[in-house]
Amino acid sequence: MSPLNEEQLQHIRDERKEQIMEAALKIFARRGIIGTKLSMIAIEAGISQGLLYHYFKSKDELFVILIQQAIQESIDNMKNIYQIPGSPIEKLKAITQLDSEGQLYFMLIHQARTSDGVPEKAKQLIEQYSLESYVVDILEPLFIEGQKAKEFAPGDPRKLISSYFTVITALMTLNIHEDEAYEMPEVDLLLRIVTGRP
Amino acid sequence: MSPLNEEQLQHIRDERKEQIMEAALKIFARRGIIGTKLSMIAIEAGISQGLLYHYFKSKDELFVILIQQAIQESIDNMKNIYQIPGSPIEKLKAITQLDSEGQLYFMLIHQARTSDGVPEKAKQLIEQYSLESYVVDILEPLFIEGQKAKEFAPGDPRKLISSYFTVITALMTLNIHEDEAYEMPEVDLLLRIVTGRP
Amino acid sequence: MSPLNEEQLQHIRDERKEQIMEAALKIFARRGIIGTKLSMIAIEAGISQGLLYHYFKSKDELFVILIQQAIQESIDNMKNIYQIPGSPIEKLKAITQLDSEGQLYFMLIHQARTSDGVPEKAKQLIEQYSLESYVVDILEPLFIEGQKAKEFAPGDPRKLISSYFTVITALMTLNIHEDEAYEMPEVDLLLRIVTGRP
Amino acid sequence: MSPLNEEQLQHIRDERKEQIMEAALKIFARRGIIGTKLSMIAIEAGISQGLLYHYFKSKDELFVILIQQAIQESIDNMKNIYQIPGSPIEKLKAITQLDSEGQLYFMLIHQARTSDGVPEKAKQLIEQYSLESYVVDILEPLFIEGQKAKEFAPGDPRKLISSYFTVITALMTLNIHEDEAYEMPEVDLLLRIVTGRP
DNA sequence: AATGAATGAGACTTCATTCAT
DNA sequence: AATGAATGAAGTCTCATTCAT
Repeated sequence: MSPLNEEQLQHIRDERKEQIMEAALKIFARRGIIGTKLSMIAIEAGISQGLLYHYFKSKDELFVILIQQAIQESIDNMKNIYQIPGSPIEKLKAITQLDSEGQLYFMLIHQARTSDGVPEKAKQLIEQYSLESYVVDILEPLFIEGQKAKEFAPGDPRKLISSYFTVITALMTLNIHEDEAYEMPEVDLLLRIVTGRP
Repeated sequence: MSPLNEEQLQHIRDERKEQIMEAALKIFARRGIIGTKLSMIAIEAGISQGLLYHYFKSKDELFVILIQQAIQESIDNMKNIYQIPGSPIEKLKAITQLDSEGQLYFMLIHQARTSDGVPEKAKQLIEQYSLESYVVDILEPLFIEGQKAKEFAPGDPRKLISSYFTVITALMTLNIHEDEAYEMPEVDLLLRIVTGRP
Repeated sequence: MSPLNEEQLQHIRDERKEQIMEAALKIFARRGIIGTKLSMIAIEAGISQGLLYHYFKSKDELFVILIQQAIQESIDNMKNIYQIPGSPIEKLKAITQLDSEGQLYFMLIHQARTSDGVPEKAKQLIEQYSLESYVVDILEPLFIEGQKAKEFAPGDPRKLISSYFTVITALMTLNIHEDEAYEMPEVDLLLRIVTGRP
Repeated sequence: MSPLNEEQLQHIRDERKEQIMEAALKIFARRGIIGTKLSMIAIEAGISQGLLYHYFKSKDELFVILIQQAIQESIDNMKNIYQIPGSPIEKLKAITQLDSEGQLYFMLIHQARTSDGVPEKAKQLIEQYSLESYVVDILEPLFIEGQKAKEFAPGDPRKLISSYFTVITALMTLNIHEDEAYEMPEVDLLLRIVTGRP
């Protein structure tokens, strides 16, 4: 019956919060904010609906926090590209193949961008984070390097980057539903957009 | 005895029905069936909510009818490819650029495939219509011809078709939201997937 | 193209009105005021819904008018008993077997008495017309005569009358639904209540 | 960890459910399924409309469950007749006088038999339970015994039973409305139908 | 007079959120 | 902290009534 000390309590709290956010991410990413019922999140997290409100003020707040995390993750992920060994093509190939958490984050952002009922706050956050301001800026040096090495096709590198990532984003959006009707193209096929070679 | 003759009435009914379906298509395509409230359709169509029920039995029925139309439209569109003049590349280019109604139909089908709350009937219809059974079958001769003429890259033509159309479909999904954050790739860039050349 | 004269018009109006009331009686009697949709009456009468409102201000008004007619009809019917030839038992037997219109009226009054959504006006009319004030008063002489002739069992004649007609009314209520689950008793069985003999 | 233990919760749930069913029975029996608004049940039960849906999936489900209960109760009640002490007449007298809950159940079944908007499931249940298959079968031995003892009038016992119970059922239907316009006959008067004696 | 399209209030139902324990 | 019962606002659907022709 010894009461837990402050530190232990905080630990439990953090764990619960993490547990809820993980569950919420999974479901929000697939179903969007409107299609997601709090009861689904509660079940997925293995807790009661009521408890959600001890940790998050509302469905909207929970969604916004996840968006923040998703954006941060995505930026970090993108920045890591220069740590990956190999040629520009190999670097690009690596970043094209996201891990499963990364895909969920990507999907969540897509949902927030394209669905209704998205909290204003989330929209603002996403507007700040855009291909233009992050991805393109970060990857421009890589593409210029690739073009110099004749690995990449010539042309405006910024436009090439945004075109390529638009395709990647779009495919992730489809992929998230694991719909067998769509044949996911292999990476090499996609890279043709950038390299201009089979 | 009748104040409006049958012909006039039929005209009003057809017009109203068309008007409702057009409004519904716009909104369903963007927001999905759950995200679409009947009040939205009513406002977009410029009528009262109640009137919707003179023309359609339910929200679900309206959705299903639109899906049927969308599928029919898409198949017809695809079949027309052989009427288009020019080389295989030019034919493919033409079909890649859908008109705006075509895009809405495409998007609607995507919504039905990936969202919740979709009527069982709609799911069945969509299952019958899939890339595999329609698009791939229809386009295979074109791709084989393109490969013979060395216009298209070598490899399994069926796989190439489905990969290419997965990309196209995915891009439409994004494009429908007219989100400026995404740079829509130009057709020539996308064709590189098929041709393997810049 | 000669316009109809006033008299002819009035004739058409009366006929239409009669037609509507007949249809309404049929349906109100079986389904009650709540269970009856105006569209049902319109279809049964073979006219449009809108036309109902040229002849009756509202569903409620139509119902009230029918109730008035039903009450009048019932009273008239009851008063006729003394015109029927034969002994008291034979007179009673005759009145127990209503014609089909009479049954509908009876049922309508029952509906009005026992259902909800009945217009206040209809309730008032019915309260005035009750077994006590009409049926019992009218039939008392007949029953006294019957008891004197030893055809009827002894006891308070007013109580005997109301008990007997409560049973008759109740049976009509059932009978109107033509439910095969219920075996309608033959008149002779029912008369035992009054005569006390098999 | 749970603030209320399972037993307490189950108690609350059972109580609430009972409370709702009791309220619903009262109102459905008098007003039928169409005439009953959920708001009425909610008010009668002293709860919110929304809570109804924690305990029952729909208005229809609630109705069907009550019908099941009503049928079960009625059958049980009928079977108990042989436990009642006394002569056949006394047994029949006892069963003729239902308690108030029994009357509500009877009325509910009547509503289901004669009204519109009754769920298909409820109709099926009722079809299985009919005078013929239950009441008549159960009571036949009693009536034969009564006829042998010269307590009951001669004639086909099955027909006598169904006639008698048609009258009883019809009277309950009226009685449920507690309409003072109808004088409820005393049991002895009704028994004349069976005994043929005053 | 007659029609049937059109409206809007009200009913059933869902679900985010609050509350008692 | 934790639960699940409880609430109420909002969405879908029905139908009496009105309106344009």
